[in-house]
Amino acid sequence: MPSLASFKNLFISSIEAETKDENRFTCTKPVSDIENRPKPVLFSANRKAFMADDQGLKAPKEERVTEEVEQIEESEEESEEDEEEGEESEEEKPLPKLQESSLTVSVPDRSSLEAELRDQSSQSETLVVPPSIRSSKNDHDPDCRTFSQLLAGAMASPVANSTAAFSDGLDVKPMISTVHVDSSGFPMVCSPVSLDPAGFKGQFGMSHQEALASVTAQAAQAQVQKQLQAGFPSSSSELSSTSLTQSMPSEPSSTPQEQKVSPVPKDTDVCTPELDKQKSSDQKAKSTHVVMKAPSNDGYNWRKYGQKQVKSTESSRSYYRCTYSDCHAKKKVECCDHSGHVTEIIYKGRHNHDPPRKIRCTKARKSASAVEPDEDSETIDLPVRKLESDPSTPKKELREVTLSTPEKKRPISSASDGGAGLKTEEEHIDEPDAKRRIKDSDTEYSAPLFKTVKEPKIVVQAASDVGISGDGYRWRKYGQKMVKGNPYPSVMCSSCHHIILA
DNA sequence: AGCCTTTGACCAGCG
DNA sequence: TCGCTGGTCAAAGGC
Repeated sequence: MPSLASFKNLFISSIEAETKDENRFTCTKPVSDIENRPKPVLFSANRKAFMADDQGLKAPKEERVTEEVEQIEESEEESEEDEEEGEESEEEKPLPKLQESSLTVSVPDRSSLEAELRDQSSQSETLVVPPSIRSSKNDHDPDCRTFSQLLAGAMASPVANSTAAFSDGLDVKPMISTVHVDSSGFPMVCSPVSLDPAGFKGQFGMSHQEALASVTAQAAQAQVQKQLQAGFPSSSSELSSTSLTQSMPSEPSSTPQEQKVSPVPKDTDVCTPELDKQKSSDQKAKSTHVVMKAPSNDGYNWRKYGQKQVKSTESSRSYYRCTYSDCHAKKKVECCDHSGHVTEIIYKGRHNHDPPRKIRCTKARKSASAVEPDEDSETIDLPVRKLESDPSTPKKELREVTLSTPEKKRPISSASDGGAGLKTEEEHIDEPDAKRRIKDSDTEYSAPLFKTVKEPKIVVQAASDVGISGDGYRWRKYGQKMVKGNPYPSVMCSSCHHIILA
C-alpha cells in the first residue's frame, strides 16, 4: 500500500514534468467518450477558464468531462447504496466506471492515511497549487514561480508555507491536486498519471478548490494541534496559520502574518485586518464576535441572505448565515468581481451545533463504527477555544484558535436536544472548516473541513435501518428525501422519537 | 414542497 | 441633515 508521501512524490514529479510542457495538462479521457455524455454540470467559470487555457480545451468539452465524472460519482453512490443494501458484502466492490474512465484515483487505506496525516500532516498542505499552472498567462510572468518551486517551498515548511502560499499572491484555485478529500474531508491520494481535473471533482463531488482548501486547512489545523500539544507556543506566525486567506493573485507578497493577522481586541475575537479598521464598533457590538479567515466551506450549511458590492475593492461581499435553526453563525465571503476569486472569508459568531456529517458507508468506517459506537464517534466536532491573551503578547499576535482534542467524548444522554450535541457558545466558536466547495463566489455545503486530522469515526450501521449513530443514539430511518444541498435523510430516534433532519 | 440564490429595498451607524 | 457604507430583509424565481 503506497504511502501518502510516495503518492506525493509521484505527483510532484509528474507535475514538474507537466509544467515543463507549457503547463499543459491533458485530459486522459478520450474525447469521443466525453462527447457522448449527457448534460454538463458543475464546473466553475474559473475552472473552465483554466481548462481552456491550460488544456487547450474548450469549456463545453470540459463540462462534458465534468459530467462524465459526475456519472462516475453517481455510480459510486449507487455502489454505496448497494453496499448498504447488501450489508458489508461489497466491501471490495470495485468501481467499474471509475476504472473505465481511466481515472486513476487511488484510494489508500484509510487508517494508514489517517496515521500519515497525523504524523505527516505537513505534507498535505503541499497541495497549494500555484498560479504558474493555473493560467497560461502566468507563463511569462517573471515573478511567477514555477509550480515545482512553490511546491517545494510549501513542502519545506508545511503550515507556514502553505499559508504563505495562499497569501503570497497565490490564488487558491486548484487546478491539479495530489490529494482529494472525500465527503468527510478525508484526503485521498490521486495518481499523478491522471491529471484530469474533472475526475477530482466528480469522483467525490468536490472541487479542486475544496480539496486544496480542505487539505491545507487540515494541515494548518494539524499544526495548531501540534502547537497546542507542545505547550501553546505563541509565535504569531504559527498562530496565523489558522487564518487561511485566499488572496488575490495580484496582491503584493507580504508575510501572511503581517497581511492577515490583526490585533485581537477582545478575548473572544480573532480579527482580520478589515475588521481591524472597524474594530471599535465591532468590539462594542458583538460580544461573541469571532472572525476567522478560512476556506469557504467549513462543513456547515450556509444560506446566502445578502450580497453587497464593495466599491472600494471592486469586489462583492456575500453574506451567509448558518441554516441550522437557532444558530446565529454568519460569514462573509468577499470575492473579486473580475476574477471571481474568493478573497476573504470572515466568520462571525459561533455555531451552537456540530457540523452536519456526511456519512459515507465505507468499509473502514463501518468497521470502525461497529466496534465502538460511542467512542470517538464525534471527532468531527471541533470546538475551538481561544487562548488567554498574554498581556505581554504583541498586539499583532492573534489569540490562538485551537481545536479541541478529538478524544473528547460526547456524553451519551437522553438530552432533549436529540443528541445533536448542542453546546454553549463558550464551548464553540466559529471554526474553520474542513471541506469546502469554493465555487468561486459560490459557497456550498459539504462536510467538515477543519476536522481534526484524526478522522472521525462516523458510526453507522450502514446496512440496516436501525443503527447507533455517531451521537450515541439509536436512530431508525423512517424516510428519506433528497433536499438540495443536504442529501441526508431524516431519521427518528427510536428511543425518544426525536427527528433529525440531517 | 421546501430550500436555495438573487437582488433591490430598507435600516443603522458614522463622518 | 446628508451621503456613504455595511448589514439585513424579503419577494421572486429557480431547482
